[in-house]
Amino acid sequence: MATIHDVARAAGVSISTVSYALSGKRSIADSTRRRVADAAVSLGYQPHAGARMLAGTRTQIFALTAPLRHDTYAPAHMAFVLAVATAARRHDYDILLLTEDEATKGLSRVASSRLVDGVIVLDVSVRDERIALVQNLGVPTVVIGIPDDPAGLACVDLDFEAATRLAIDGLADRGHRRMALLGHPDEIYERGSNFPIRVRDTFLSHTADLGLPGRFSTSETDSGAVRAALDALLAGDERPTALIMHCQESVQATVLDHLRDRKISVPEDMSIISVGSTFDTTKFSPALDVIPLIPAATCDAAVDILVASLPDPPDPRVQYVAPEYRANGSVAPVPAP
Amino acid sequence: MATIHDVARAAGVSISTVSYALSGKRSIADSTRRRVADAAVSLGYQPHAGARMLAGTRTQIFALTAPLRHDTYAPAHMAFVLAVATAARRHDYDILLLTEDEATKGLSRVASSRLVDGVIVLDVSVRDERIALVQNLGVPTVVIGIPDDPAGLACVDLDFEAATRLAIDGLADRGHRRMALLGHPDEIYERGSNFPIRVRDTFLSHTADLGLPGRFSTSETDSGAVRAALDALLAGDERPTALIMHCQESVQATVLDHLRDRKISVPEDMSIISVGSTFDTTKFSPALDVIPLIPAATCDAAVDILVASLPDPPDPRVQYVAPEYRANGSVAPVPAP
DNA sequence: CTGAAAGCGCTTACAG
DNA sequence: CTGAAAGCGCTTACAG
Repeated sequence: MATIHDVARAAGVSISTVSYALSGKRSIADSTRRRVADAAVSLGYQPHAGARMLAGTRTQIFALTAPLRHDTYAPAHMAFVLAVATAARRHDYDILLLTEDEATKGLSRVASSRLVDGVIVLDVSVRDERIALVQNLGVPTVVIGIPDDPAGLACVDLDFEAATRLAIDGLADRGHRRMALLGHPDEIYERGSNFPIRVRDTFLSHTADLGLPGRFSTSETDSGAVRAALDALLAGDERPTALIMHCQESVQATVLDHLRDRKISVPEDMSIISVGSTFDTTKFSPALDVIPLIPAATCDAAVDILVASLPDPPDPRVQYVAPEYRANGSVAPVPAP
Repeated sequence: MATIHDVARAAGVSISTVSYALSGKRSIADSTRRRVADAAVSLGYQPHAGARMLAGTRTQIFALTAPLRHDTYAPAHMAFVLAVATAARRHDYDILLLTEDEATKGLSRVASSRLVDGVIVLDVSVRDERIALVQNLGVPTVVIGIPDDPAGLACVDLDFEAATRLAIDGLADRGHRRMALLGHPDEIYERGSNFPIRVRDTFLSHTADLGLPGRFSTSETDSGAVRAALDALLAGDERPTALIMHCQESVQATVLDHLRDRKISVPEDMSIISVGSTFDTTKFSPALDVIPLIPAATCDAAVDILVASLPDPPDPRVQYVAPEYRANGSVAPVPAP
């Protein structure tokens, strides 16, 4: 393997000139820069990662702590992991993956051995031991999601509150007054990520603010439970004319199956908006209006904040990513009674 | 941050003694070892990762290349990524995650900058550009899955052939003669991982060897397609009495729903075995007999092979992980005509 | 059983 | 615009 000395010799310059020519950290004569670049390419020179870490101030590695809980929805989780890795690469950073059993021990290890320049915390839960840890370690950190107490932290997340209001307002504008929200399994609200709670609470408060009745139900993910939950949500005289769904893909598919079975047409009899979804709602039949959760949007913002602050920790802040409405034809004016 | 010099001073020894005491690479007096260990703990000493990489011969990092194709089944994929990380940690290795757009460029980068000691290739496809690359780079590599041409490679995978025969033989022993296999979507067979093909081909050849008719069908994953595929598989006079499923979780759930709708009882009217599944088939109703694909088993073997060979590439070989039958009550003797 | 020292391959003040 | 040199914090022959 070629070293910086080999490149220096080939280009006829000193190793410091090679270093500066390649990093651009001081001005170099064009002809020199070219010779160095040519020599580096023809020798297939790649700087030694360990030497850089030792001599320099950066490792170009971030740790990503992404615990898989038993109720984690794998496709969304994967999408976020990938989006973080992709965003990091744009800034020349690699991702070191820390798994659950390593959630704390691993964080200490990689931070204090200076293997990583920063930490990205994924899928933060309401009370998350990783938070106190990174604060103690003093390692620059950005959190994707918002814990109960975000004090002192840099957090990034979709503005689920705004997304929920956007859905409700859009339906209200079309004359809908009776809306329902179908959410995740109970367990998710009891001790999980906090965004389902934010959607639920915003749904209840914002419908109330508008003087509208708001029905909410959780649902387990199996098809029987979904059908039962939906039946309960639609029971009684004052049947909702609009449904907001914040739940996983298979549940939303089952809802559409069940509405079809019950001869409830979308959007003629029932308008539907899918909120905070990471999957493609145009593949459903019918395609659903959606206010998506876009992993790349959130993760790009998170990585940008982290990179910008290095080598210091980022300033504490909660950055909300603005929601975006995508109409796909599943919302219509409220049907005449 | 404490360095090795701080530990040496605190323990009243030289830095080489600290290094050896901590690594155990040469014999050290018990009392010295204890003093060094105490000093290291009380100072919170963690060796500098970059310094180790530069001075030593190992980085204690493996690259994991785990591309997410659009037909990747995320839960299984996640399970494998996690199993690799967990297995690596047992040998004091961390995992650097390489995503798809980095599948080749990233591999070259981390290998030639000597960031990683080895590479683990996940979800290898039939023809995979990553294979030629790692062979060229000369970086120690182990492949999870088996490409078309495994020559020169160390590969690890569940013995899907044996698993399929095990399923067929188990059914044949109970008197079943008409068996069907429900597989993945077509696309998977056309250009994907090779194990679905191995299951399909073994199913067809082994039933033929036994002189039994074997029906095979692919299926898309949406509920309508699954029901149609199943109906086709069960059509005609000679209805199969046993079904082997090698497809994703939601498809298997739909199959059970559909059999229930058609009043076909499991196992009384129809015996079922789930093959190569990564999910929990005891959660279905009824619970299904399964020959599971256990990510930990495969990944442990892969990491063991890689670690054992370092710093050299492992010897070329294809290591098959033996299948294991788990009875859960979904197989019964063939019903009387 | 232990120590003094070379050296891994870079980055970055310090000098000119 | 460029170079000589110190130094990052380890590991590991070399010596005793």
